Amino acid sequence: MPDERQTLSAEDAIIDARRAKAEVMRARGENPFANDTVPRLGGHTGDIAQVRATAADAQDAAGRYDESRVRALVGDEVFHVRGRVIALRSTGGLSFIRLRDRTGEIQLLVSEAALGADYARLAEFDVGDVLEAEGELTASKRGELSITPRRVRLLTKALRPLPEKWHGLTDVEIRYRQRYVDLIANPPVADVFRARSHVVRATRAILDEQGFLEVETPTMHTLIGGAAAKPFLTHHNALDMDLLMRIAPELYLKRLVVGGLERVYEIGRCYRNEGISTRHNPEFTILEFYQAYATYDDLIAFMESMLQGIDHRLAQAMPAAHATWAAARPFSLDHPFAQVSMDRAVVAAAERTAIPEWLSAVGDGGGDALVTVLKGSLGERIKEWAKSSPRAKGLDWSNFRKAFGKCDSDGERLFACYEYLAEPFLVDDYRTPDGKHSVPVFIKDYPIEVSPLARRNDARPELADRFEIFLQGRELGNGFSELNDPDDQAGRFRAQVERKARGDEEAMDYDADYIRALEHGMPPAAGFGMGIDRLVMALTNATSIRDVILFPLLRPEASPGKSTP
RNA sequence: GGGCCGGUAGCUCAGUCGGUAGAGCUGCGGACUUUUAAUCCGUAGGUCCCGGGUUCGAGUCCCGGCCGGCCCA
Repeated sequence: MPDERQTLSAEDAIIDARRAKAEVMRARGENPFANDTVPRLGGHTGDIAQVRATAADAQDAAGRYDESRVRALVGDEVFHVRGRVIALRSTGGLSFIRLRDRTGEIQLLVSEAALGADYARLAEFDVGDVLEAEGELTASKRGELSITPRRVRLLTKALRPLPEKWHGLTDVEIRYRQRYVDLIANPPVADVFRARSHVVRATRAILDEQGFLEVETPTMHTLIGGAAAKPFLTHHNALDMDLLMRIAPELYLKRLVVGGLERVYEIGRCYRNEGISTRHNPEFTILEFYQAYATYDDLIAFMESMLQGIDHRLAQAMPAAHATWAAARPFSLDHPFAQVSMDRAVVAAAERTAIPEWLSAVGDGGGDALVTVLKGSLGERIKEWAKSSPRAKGLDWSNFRKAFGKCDSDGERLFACYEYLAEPFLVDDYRTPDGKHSVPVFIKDYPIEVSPLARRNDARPELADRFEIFLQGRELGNGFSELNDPDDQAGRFRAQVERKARGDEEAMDYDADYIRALEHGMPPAAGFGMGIDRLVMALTNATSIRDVILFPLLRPEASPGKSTP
């Protein structure tokens, strides 16, 4: 039967043609999906970067190589490399193949003279194929370091074509759904994920050096706690039991502090059943660590040095890529980080709005006095207040009013003031001395009502010994001295349960076992949690969390792939 | 959840007022022993996201849906 398909799409035609090439190879007794890749001419197998390093001294100031210098340096040494074809050009009896492995790229300068009859096999190679090649090093006339293979062999036939060479792949949907193509077509993408690995490695190294123990705690929970978020629900069949995917590891890690492990950390996945945005993926990676006998002030100092340390280690691991990222950063990690209490941040923000009544209120009584003024007249005065200054005009008054109105306590009201009056302007208000970069800001001393797991301040019981760190205006992490009074904690859980009963889907459950653990005595401790994804975003200038997650959650596509054998 | 924008060849994109579906790259055939987005000659390739409507006629206008992006919540 002839092929009944009336029309063949361009893609199908390409796939068919490449399959046919694989069949030709099979007919010759060769395997188009081979894995017996070994040197046959006495060459030594190496990464492309190793091969390049061998000839590094034959390079001139402009980075060009000269054939005689290459020869003088490496002689007749034979090299064996493997990699993917990313460019393929022929000028007739001479062909140029650009090969890439995980360490770099090198050109194969393939001549009919060196390969003889096998030269015709080049017609079976396509961009995207994986090859092995074995031969001596040389330089092309244009000064490019090259291998002149006496043997070149296809290892893996790529049936599908790669995106075109000029523009590459830019369609973000294909980039996220087919990350394997994105990684091949867009080398900077691979750098971001290398950076992510280095960031995690540096984080581990810094904590390990301080005597922290890495642990793994359950990701399937029976109660929700440790953060304010909606959980995912799942089910265990054998136990016929609903389970919740964790929103935070916090309460398990603190149980370990009770158990005497004293310094523990976990880097792991958490799940929050919330909207998807450029800053939110339903699953994300969190770092949490807990240190006995430390206070939140100790952790503020530690986090400053830790973030600088992570960035320095990233710079050492990937100097070129890091230089590019660092040059484009709107923030600086190399200047002292700012520290300000939430109350002072609200006062400073109120002063900058230049609203006369706010000025006189915060002048006398700080943030509390501002809250009192707002309780009296926020609703009626917005129109007038908004005219006071450009900054006042730029405030999100309607949402501020809504959030403020929902608050049950002055502590929550102060927090609302912070969120709407101060937080949007952190990037403007806290900058390096030359004004060119924002600096990270620690906001300290949160109202107790919004901090259900943090220790109450000894001098001011309405406050918690808690901080959050903001990098370029975005929340990066959250830390506090831990609440270790079991009775206080039980009361805070009860308040959470009440909120849940009133419809707060993000409130925590009462965790009786955690209270029992605290009743055994948790040493004074402080802990910190940070989103790894957001840190990697900041360090690599990514604008979307999807750019630092290899396979971000997307709706399923209608029909993946169309090719059939 | 709301607003705005987008979906046309494998990829990157044009497509005017509603009137035969276009380009470049890629692919395929050919030439070429120093290319770098090679060049030159020839050539193929389409569910215009899906469904409905208006119309003599829809990639284009209208309605609904799907998928994605950005902003807001």
